[in-house]
Amino acid sequence: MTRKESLGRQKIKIAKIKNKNNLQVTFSKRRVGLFKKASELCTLCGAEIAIVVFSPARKVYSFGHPKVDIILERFLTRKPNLNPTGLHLVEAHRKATIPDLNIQQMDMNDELEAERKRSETLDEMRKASQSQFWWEAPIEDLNLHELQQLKDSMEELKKTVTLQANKLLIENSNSMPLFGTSNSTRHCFDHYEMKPAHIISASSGSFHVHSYGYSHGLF
Amino acid sequence: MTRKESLGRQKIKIAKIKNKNNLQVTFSKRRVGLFKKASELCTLCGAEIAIVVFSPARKVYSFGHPKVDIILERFLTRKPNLNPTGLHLVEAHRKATIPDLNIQQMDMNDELEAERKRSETLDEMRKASQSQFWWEAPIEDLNLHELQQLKDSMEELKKTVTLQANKLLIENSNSMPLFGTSNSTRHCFDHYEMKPAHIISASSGSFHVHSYGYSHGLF
DNA sequence: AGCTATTGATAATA
DNA sequence: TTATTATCAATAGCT
Repeated sequence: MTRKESLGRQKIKIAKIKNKNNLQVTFSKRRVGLFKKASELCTLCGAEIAIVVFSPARKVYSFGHPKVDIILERFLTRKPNLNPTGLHLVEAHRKATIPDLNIQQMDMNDELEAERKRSETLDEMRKASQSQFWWEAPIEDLNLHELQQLKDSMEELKKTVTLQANKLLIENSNSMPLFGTSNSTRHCFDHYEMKPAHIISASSGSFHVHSYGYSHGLF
Repeated sequence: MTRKESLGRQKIKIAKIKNKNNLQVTFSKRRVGLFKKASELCTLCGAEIAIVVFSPARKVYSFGHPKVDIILERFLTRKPNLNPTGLHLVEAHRKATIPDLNIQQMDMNDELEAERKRSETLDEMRKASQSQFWWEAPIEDLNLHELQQLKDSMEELKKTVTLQANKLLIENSNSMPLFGTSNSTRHCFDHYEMKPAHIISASSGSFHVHSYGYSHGLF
């Protein structure tokens, strides 16, 4: 044998790796390392961590303790345990509205770590593969109570939107009120559709018509 | 001097640290280490990463390249560049609905790293302190076009919710249709409020009434 | 996917 | 919180 089979690890500069194959290997190794560090931080200090990684190849990897969605929801809403279902449903629906073929999740649930991590990963991957059938929206699985909560969330938001729209319209179009907070008739929206040209043209011009005919169901 | 001032690093078991002071030190060091690893992975491989960490003391730390919100939005919507504004607005609003006093963000924007990281952090912290005035909801800053997009998002969701509610009601309550997709009258909701006891009681019982009176505004 | 020489991260301590 | 240093842990380069 020659005197050395390998020089071992060599120092590298932290800059974009150009060799494509090398990059892929490094990405895999370091992603695992990153998730392990996160896992240790959770266990050692009782921290709660969510990590989302988009690979250079656009694949998605995520780590979460106790669960990615829970951490992110708490981060986004800034409101740990009050009415968590509302946003969760909104996100779940939107999430389910779009297909995604590349997702891998690692969720950690305390002491079970290594043991559970494998099954969790498998479970998430199974769910991920199922999510390809996104047109089977999971909103189908919601019960009436959950729908009620979802509705409540939307009501609250709609209220704010309506008020703001009123304010803007009053300010921008000759102080003529177009939206009625007094639930009278429903000409309001038509007026909105007739807004000054710059507003209509600014619209992405996609879904304006399809939403009619549902104004008296839940709302 | 004695022969050794320190034994240096010692091996530890990955389990919850009991010494409270020790835990805090370890958390700080390892959080920095984790973010550094993430930063390196971004630079080396062109990955895009978001990390959210809740400390044991409930403080929030986050890392994002290029931006936490952008990564999370892409993760949650699973739809990179098509109609991103919708969800963004929904999340922005919900985010703004709740106060949060503890947030620290680290956003990385490619080559500028160390240099820019400081100013970015400062900027985020400034934004964070401003966000204490959450009652000044940022929805105030939306223009009509943005409101329109937000509305569209809600229309789409409401449509699905309504259909599902109808289906459930037909299935559960003696095949009596209570919600009309034919936009007739609005007795529907009252019927919903009168649902069988187990549905009402299952509700968290908070916001049922406040949402009336908005049924004819945007919708 | 394994191996190992090295670099890089960090536990203990002040 | 910051600094030092002896060790431990992660990983770059090869197979």
